[in-house]
This record gives sequence, C-alpha cells and structure tokens, in this order.
Amino acid sequence: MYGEVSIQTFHRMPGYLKTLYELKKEGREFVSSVTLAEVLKLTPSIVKKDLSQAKVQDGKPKVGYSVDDLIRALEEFLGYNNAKDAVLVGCGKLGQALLGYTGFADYGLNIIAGFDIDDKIIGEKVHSKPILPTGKLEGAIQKLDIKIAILTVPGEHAQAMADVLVRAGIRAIWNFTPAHISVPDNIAVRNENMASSLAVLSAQLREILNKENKQ
Amino acid sequence: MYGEVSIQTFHRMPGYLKTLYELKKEGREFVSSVTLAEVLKLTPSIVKKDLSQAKVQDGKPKVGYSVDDLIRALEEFLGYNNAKDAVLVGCGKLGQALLGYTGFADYGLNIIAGFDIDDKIIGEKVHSKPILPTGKLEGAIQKLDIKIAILTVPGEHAQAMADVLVRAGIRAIWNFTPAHISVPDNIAVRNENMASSLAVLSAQLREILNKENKQ
DNA sequence: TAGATTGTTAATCGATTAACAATC
DNA sequence: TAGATTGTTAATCGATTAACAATC
Repeated sequence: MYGEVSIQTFHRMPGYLKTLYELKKEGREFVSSVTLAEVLKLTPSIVKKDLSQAKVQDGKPKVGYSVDDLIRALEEFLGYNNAKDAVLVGCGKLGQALLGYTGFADYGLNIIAGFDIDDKIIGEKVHSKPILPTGKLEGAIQKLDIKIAILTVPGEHAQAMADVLVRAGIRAIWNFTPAHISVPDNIAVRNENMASSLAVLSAQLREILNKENKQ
Repeated sequence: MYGEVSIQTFHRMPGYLKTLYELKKEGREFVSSVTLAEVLKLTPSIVKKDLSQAKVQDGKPKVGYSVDDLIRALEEFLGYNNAKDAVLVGCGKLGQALLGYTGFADYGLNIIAGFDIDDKIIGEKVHSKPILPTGKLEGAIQKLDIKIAILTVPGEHAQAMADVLVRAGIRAIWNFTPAHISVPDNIAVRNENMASSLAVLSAQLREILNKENKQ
C-alpha cells in the first residue's frame, strides 16, 4: 500500500490539507481540482493525480471533491490521526525551538522528550516536554518502541549519535545537523540541510536579478 | 549565466564542496567523479554533469579533478566568497537559533541583525548579532540595500511581514514559518516546510517497515 | 439538457543514466 | 603502451501536462 506514491506527491499533500482546512473554515463544502491548483500554484492535472492516490471517495463530476471527505482521506493518508512518538536529541537553541513547536502534534508527531548531556538543562521542561540525560535515551527508545528521532546535536557529534540511535532501534532520523550521516539501508534519513536550501534560494535570486538586468 | 542550471544541481553543489573540503584536509590533490559519487551516493554521470556546470578548469582524464581548482570553482559558483547581507525577522527560539548559527558565514550569508517587536529582547545580542525593533527594519533594508530576509515570525504574522519586506525592497525570502506566503513573481521564496519534510520522512519509514513485513 | 469536472490514458518534458570516443 | 577517467551524446526513466470520454 502506498508503495508506488512518489516523494513529490507526499511533498504536496500537506499543502492540500492546509488549504482544505482553510476552505472548511470558510464554509465551503466542495472544491474542484482547478481551485486547489490555483491556490497552490499547481496544475489541475497534478492535483487530480495526487488526490487519486490518497482518497477513497471519488470526486463528483461538475461539483468537485467533498472538502470533509478529502480532509479525512488526507489525514488518514498522512497519518495525522495516529500520532507517532519521537525523541529529540540535542537541546540547544534549535532543539528547544523544535521541542516547543506546537505544530508537530497536528502533523501526527508526538515528541515524548528531549535528550541532552548538559546537566544545566537536564530536568528542565520546554513547553511541557522534559529534558532527560542522554544516558536514558536507549532505554526510552526500546521501552516505548520509538521509531523516529529528531537529531539536533552539534554537527561533530551527529554521526556518533546516529550510530547510538540506530543501535537502539530507531528507524527514521530527521537530521537537522549540517553533518552528513551514514546509516544502514533500512533506516530512513531526511536531511534538513541549510547549505542546500540556501544554494537554491541564492540561485533563484540570481536568476530573478539577472532577468531584470537583461530588460 | 547559470540560467540553465537546474534546481537539483544547485541542491547537490554544497555536498560536493563539503566533501572536497574533507578530501583536502586529508591531503588529497585530485578526485574522480567515481569517488565523489561513492561518498555522496550519486552516480559518476551526474557528478560529471553537475561539475561541468560550475567549473572553469577541466578535469584531467585518468587523474580526475584538482581538489583545489574544484573548491575554488564551486565557492565562486555558490557565491561563498562574496557574502550577501540578510536580515532575520522574528527572534523567538528558532530565530535565535538561526541568528547564532555560525555556519551561514561559510555559506556566504551574513545576517546583519535580528528584528523583533518584543521590548524584552530588543537591545540584546545573540552571538554578537543585535536584536533591533521591527520599526527599524525598512530603514535598514533600504540603507544597506539588503536583498535577503529570513522569516521566523509566528505563522499568523507571516503574510503581513512578507508584505512589509517586499515593500522595503527584499527580493528573496527564506520562509521558516508554517504559513504559505504569497509574493509577486519577481520575489524568490524558499519554504522550509516542516509538514512537507515530515510527510516525506514518514513515507520513507512506512515503505521500509512495509518491505520488512512482506519478507 | 448543457457543460463543468471527474478519472484516466497518451504525449511531452526534463532529469538521470549509460555509452563511448578522446586523451593523459 | 594500456587503461582509467574525462566531457558529451544518446537512451532511458519518471514525472508533469494535455486530452478526452464518462457523468452528474
């Protein structure tokens, strides 16, 4: 199930859902692929194709898709209903920012605790999430059967900590460090890479400025 | 110039550069596309194609590319040498984490100051970056001719702040808020979208777990 | 009924991969 | 010299777009 859905489709899914929540708040009952495409700057074709992968209920010719049905189908598809537990490792500024980020709950992610080696912050709470010593990490992962870890340690400790996580049974690592980490094939890694993002933004900016200079 | 280079290529460029720095530290003088591809889990073909877009000096058959030449070419290509100034708007935990992130300097981005509306933190410094009142934002952008803004305000203020930034002359917005912002066509926007990233990570995890259950 | 919109199939587009002559 | 590796061209692959019959 879902095996054949492309990464790009998954990327776009949260955008549809967000738009649908807004439409629902406005009282809209139905929405067409044309409308969704306009809001999100996509084509109706790609919207129809994406939605066909997630939804059980068909849309109705002429009226479009039921907003409620679509919300339910996408929430189910993205797993927003059955929250998954996660640990966060490294409670510096970025780590604490993510610990305190309330949006994750909406996305079906429940951070149970932050872990750190610094005695000064161990025992504190950030937005009601406790900060525990790294020594308790492995036990917590195994006891609670946690599959997802958010990695926000300093770059130089990223690989060592990734090794610990993998050994403890973690199966997906969301890597916010600038370091590249290597893990076995059967572990999912998603890199939140500032350098890459900035390179793309700079390229876009350069292109825009060039275009203007040519005119 | 560079107009025809794809987004994907830009995405991969910082990875090459990072690997090259490491190779240089190890004392390597030359590197082949095969080696770079192995380290970064790419194919030699794509490495050769990517590098051909950035470099001036050709590689040498049999020996590969000069590490030093390649570093210089990629730094130039990515603009790491001539740092660009940026402002950061919204100095909550995430904003402060980014203000204190020393890596940006390496990537050619110089955050000149953070801006916020909260009197309690205005006047403070985060890693030697001053936090200034939002009232001074427009003046700073225009006076220093700043083109890039990092947006880390709460989601509900994202659009209003984006409007202010565009009016002040900003041409590229790095959007870390969960909100979707609309700006004119001639403004570059890069969304650092947690929901999208998490959706992709979850999909990868699900696929991995499914594969195992099938066996 | 007429026509807007669906789901789906076929055509297009662009990026990746494979192949290979040139060459150090 | 022999062969590893380059730059580049052609083939493949996959995603997006366009087209269209079905239909409410």
